[in-house]
Amino acid sequence: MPDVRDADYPITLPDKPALEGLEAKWTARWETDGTYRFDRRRERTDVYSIDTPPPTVSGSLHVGHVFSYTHTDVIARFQRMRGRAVFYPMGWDDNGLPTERRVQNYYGVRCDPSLPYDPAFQPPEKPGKQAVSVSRPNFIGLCHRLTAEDEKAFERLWRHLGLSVDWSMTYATIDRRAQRVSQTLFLRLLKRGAAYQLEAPTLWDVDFRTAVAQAELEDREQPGAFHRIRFERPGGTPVEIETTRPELIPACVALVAHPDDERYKPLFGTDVTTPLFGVSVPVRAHVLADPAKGSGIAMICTFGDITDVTWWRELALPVRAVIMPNGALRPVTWGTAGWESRDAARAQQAYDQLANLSASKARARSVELLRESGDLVGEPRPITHPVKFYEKGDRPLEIITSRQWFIRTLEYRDELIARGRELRWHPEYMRHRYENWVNGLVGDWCISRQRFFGVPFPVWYPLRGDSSINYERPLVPDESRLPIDPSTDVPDGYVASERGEPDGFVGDPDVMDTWATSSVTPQIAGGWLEDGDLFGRVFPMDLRPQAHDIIRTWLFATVLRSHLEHGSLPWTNAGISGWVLDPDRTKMSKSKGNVVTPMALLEEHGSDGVRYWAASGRPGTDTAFDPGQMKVGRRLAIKILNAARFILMPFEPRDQDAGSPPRTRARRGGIAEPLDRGMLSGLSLLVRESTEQFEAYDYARVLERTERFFWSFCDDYLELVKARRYGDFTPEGAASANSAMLVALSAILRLFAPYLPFVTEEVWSWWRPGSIHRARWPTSDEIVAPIGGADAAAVNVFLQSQLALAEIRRIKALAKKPVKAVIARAVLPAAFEPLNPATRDFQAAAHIRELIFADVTEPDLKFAEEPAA
RNA sequence: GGGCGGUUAGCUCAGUGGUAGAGCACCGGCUUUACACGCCGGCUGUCACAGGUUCGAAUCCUGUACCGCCCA
Repeated sequence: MPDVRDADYPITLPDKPALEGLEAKWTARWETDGTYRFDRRRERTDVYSIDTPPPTVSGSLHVGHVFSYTHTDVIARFQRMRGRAVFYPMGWDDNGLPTERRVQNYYGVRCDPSLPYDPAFQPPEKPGKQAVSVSRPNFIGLCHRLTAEDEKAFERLWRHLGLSVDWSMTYATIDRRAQRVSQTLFLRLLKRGAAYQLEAPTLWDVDFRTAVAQAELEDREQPGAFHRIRFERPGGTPVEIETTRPELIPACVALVAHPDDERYKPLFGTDVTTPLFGVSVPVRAHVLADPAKGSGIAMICTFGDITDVTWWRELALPVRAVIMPNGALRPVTWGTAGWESRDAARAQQAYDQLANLSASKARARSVELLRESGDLVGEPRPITHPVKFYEKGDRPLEIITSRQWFIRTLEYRDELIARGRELRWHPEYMRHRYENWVNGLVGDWCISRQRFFGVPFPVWYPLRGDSSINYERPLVPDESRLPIDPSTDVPDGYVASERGEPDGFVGDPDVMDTWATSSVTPQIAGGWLEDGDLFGRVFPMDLRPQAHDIIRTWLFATVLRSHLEHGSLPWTNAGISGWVLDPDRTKMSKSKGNVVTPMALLEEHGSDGVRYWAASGRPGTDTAFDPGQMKVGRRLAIKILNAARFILMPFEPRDQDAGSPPRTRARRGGIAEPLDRGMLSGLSLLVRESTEQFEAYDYARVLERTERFFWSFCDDYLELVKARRYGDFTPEGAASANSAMLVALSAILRLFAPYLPFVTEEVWSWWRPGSIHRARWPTSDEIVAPIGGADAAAVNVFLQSQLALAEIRRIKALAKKPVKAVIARAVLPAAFEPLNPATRDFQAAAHIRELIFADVTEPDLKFAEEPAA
């Protein structure tokens, strides 16, 4: 730790300081010096640990990454300077659909799990028109190969941006370590009954052919139509229902109306007949039926939407499912069990025209059939309505009954709300997003995904003698065997040749939802299981930084997993970043074509300039993409270079003969001059407030205040003391200014260091040993120690000098006089008289020969004769 | 429909009870030996709207409008 008052360290100034090349110079140096290495010898109380968001490298690099990761880095740097050992690893979240899709497109391949592994497989040079089928292990190999490349691009960007990550602690959510952690945590949940599997109606994406969790849904407004359809009622008038999905009539198991609906009360308990298929279904009552919607009576299908699932469950209705996992209607033999019809031949004739069609094609055909049969009342009425989609999907979700793993969440609702209240949110109001979500949960968390590039479930199932799967008795490995892949590894007590044979076994074919693995990043990064010592020093972590759109997914799931396994929060603070908005106030996204390449941005404005813009975005606040602010940041960095050069420059009195040798560097000495004392007292206050605000995660405010101070420091303080500092007056006066400026420069550089790591490190290296990023955060006491404590009187001297100088400047500007125009005699309002102790500095800066205070309202300046041209 | 946030200068935004601010943009001036990637100055406002509390409200309360996000 360098001693700030150490005056002996040699000063080396460049001739012409510049920002160019600082990123390359210092990123290399920080790596060599291990500047950001985590010191794992430190105790938990001295550690600040960060659960860094692992980016999905297959996603595009965009300016939103630069924005939010800068916020984290600013906090990390502050905490490091406060003396904490900062645990700041980077991770990669490569598993899941985005990578699979990118690999498919990049190499032109498609995963076919039925194919055997081909050790000699090489992907085509260029993706062909027809996708090449590859085995699952080959496909996963390609996923690893491509993500390794993508990770390098991310790392280059992060380093260039100046993230103070410890690159020796990088992790991934798909490597062996992560698989071991994920699988162990899963098996422990299973053992306690907190994980279970169930054959149940599940939201299903027909293109990806995978189950989807509630958290991955989004509603999209879609065009549709209400179809009014007639159901025959034996011995009565027909009942008319309205539906947007007439293709599901063959899946209809009941009609439902509100129990208080007088129109339908007489029908409850009676049967009606479905059109086309002649199926007898009951009319039932349920409060979720909306009397105001359509005709007030609806058909229940298995399953058209999630309300159907509720009705099916609560009314104990049978299953008559027609949608297959690929989204098409499955072939059905009418007249067999479960498909009874009053006219099986007619039902079959109608249904054969729908079988194997997609839902939307079957709908169109159904409308034609209903029209021909006369069961369509009027014409379909076009509407726009919200339809549930998988957030990454292109077709509406279906509900498919399938076997999936779930983690219990509903029964922990109250405990999860309590955890959310225990967590410190920045900003505080983001807590509501979490509570909203937890209170709105309608089911347990489905974590099975029918995908390939993910963490497999460490589970096999025994096969019965007839080769049917016995799901009741899953085979699990001992924890010591983890990680395992049930598609290649063999359960204890079996041999490989028994796979798929009668009385043998099969592996669970699915992988875990990506949130199920990324929700354990604190455990993966912190070395849970393999490095208990490390884990004990970093967990529960201090900070989870993330954006607000994934509170319901990543944040929620991480809290849940930590609660279930550790009985604690995973971290004490959640720092929520906003989004980057384009000038039209919309979120920047690839599809809108408004994404800027981050590296080009960093090269154009400099990393410090871009970081300045990013750090001015307050926690939780969406921020406009603003190159203007990056330019401002760049100018600030340049100003720091130049001001520092001025402060550190050797100097000589301005009246010295041109021929005489320059004096040596100024002595340092007691800081007795009031302007110097006033400036330092003000800086001391700034440091105290900045520290408090930074501790409260209000980094944007600290930057704003520091910048304001620095600009005034340059424009007013440096100008006011320039003459004295050059040595125009006394050596003692010069030494006072010199000492004060050095104290100020040291503190100002450290205040800026978290935001502008490159320029501050550069300047620090001119005159201080070691890295500024391992220097101590300044304290208010340290600033005023050389003047024996804050000097309130001197603060006022400085303030009045600034105000008076502004007055003189204003008058000169209005009179179109040069700034250095000499004033022979100045009469100033008596209000400025407190500047008196600094009269000499003030007169020199304002170029005033004679200064008088009087009872006047406006300054009266008498300019000296202009020297003849 | 519920929740949350926002609405302040042309633009981007600070400002949680005491005379409305900053930067950018714009206009004018300045060869000033740290910096022309600079410096000095000027112009710019029904603090969304309507009530209320208060000696005093951009700020606190109530309501309204509009924008955005989250959820249903």
